[in-house]
Amino acid sequence: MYKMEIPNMDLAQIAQSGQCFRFREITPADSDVVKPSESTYELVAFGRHLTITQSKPSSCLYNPNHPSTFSFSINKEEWNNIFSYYFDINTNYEEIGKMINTSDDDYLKECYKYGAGIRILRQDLWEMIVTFMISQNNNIKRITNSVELLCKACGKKTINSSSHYSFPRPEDAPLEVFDDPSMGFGYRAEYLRDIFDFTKNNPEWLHELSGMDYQNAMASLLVRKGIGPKVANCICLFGLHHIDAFPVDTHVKQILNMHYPNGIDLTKYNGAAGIIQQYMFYHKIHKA
DNA sequence: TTACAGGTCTTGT
DNA sequence: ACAAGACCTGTA
Repeated sequence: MYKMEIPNMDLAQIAQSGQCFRFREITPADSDVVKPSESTYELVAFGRHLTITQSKPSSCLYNPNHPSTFSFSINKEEWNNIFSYYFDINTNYEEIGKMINTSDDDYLKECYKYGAGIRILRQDLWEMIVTFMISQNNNIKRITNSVELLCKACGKKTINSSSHYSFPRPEDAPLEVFDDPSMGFGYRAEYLRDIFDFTKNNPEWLHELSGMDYQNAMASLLVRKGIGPKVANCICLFGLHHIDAFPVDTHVKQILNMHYPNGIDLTKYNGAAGIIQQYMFYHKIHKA
């Protein structure tokens, strides 16, 4: 167990910001011991199952000036070596908040105030490629279900829990799994079969991608069948941490039409476009 | 019942 | 180059 205070971090906001599909709240079986000031989340990453307890209500009214305390089901070494990276601890989100709050964009200020606990996780590239291919023209519940089925069917047991499965590597998934309608992939199954097959036969591709800049990574992703501009931008943002990437989906399209009828100038946010997109997206999805 | 889900591909102009 | 239509399927 490792405990620490982290600014600009809220588990509920991260879990519901749409960047991850295996990060969810868990409610203890004994509901009598649930404290209203705590919330517990679980996730699987880097082959490990992790639970995290945040010592405050997972409220919408997150105040970055009062950081929460987090208890991780890992030791200090695992935090330092693995999960501090995953939670993007070296990015200064307070600085981005200052940039927003000193701008003249009142709408964006409102979004930041509402979702200041969002961080862009540094998730696994391959997992992002597959999950965001599944996400196209789909709903969260069904996406989550398909991802979990895929992990159970083809993933390996996590190194610290026999009841949780890591995300399957390209070589872990027999191509027949994409013929199984019960996986819920729908028409995306053939895209998934292609990308698993291609990546298994071109194992250097993922490593090459991770060495590319944003433009080249986009180009290398867009030639794969089933990856269009939106999914490619999500992969760049969430899988490669190119924070210049600005995925435009139906919601962001509506935001841009509503609040930026003359277009949005992303250059003034100085390499933080993707983070700003997350604040806007979360605000639109969850603000009543 | 019809429309919608964090889109993309194909086809027709 | 650009605009429709089609596309699996669970949910409301």
